[in-house]
Amino acid sequence: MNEAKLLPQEYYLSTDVVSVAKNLLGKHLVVSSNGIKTSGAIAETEAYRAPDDRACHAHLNKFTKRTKTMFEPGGTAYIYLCYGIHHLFNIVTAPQGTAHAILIRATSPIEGWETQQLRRKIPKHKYDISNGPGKVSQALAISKQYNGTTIFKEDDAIQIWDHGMDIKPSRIIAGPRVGIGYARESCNLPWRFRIKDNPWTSKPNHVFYPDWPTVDTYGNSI
DNA sequence: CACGGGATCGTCT
DNA sequence: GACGATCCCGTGT
Repeated sequence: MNEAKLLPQEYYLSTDVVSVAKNLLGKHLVVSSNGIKTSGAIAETEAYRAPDDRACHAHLNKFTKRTKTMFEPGGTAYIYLCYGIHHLFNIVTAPQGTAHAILIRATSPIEGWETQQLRRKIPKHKYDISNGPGKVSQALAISKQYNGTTIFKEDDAIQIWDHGMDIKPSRIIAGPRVGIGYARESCNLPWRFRIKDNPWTSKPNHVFYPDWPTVDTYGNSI
């Protein structure tokens, strides 16, 4: 097995946000908050790309107090409040001035299962521990306090680690993004990616898994 | 399981 | 003053 590697800033400077969104599948999202470390393997992502993408907050490079984080250099956390309740975590990509970002929509728990279950207030062995963007943030204790912080330095609270477990293209399912019906001609772009047969991704995928799975994000027995 | 509505507040018009 | 890149719970089938 390869040695785990903290993704460097160069990884996030790509101008191909759609490819990076796919490549992030299987990487580990690691959060250290108040001395407690929890992590999950990324199972579902969505790409957002200014200026052309109408679903992107920075459509037409709209620059506001909220969107200014998206214009930061790749490797910055973009976290905003959704529906007044949910803190959604995104990773900014591309060089400074280009507002691209990737929404992390689902993770499968790796480190700190118990902690994640407690934060989510759910019993053990439930898929909805982190199969949605708001749930991911609740399980991993991500909140707006980290908006604008970097995610590639050794002591950053939020990091992405590569464990050398790339997801084969044949195991990546692409589809339209969720909840952006208002985005008109952008609403059908297949920029949502999830790992095939992974029960921790958001609906409708998980309904096919009534039982606790016997394989992990990578297809290995657990 | 499908559907509908309420929660709740920062952001932008 | 309106509206979300959502979630949860209740209802009905």
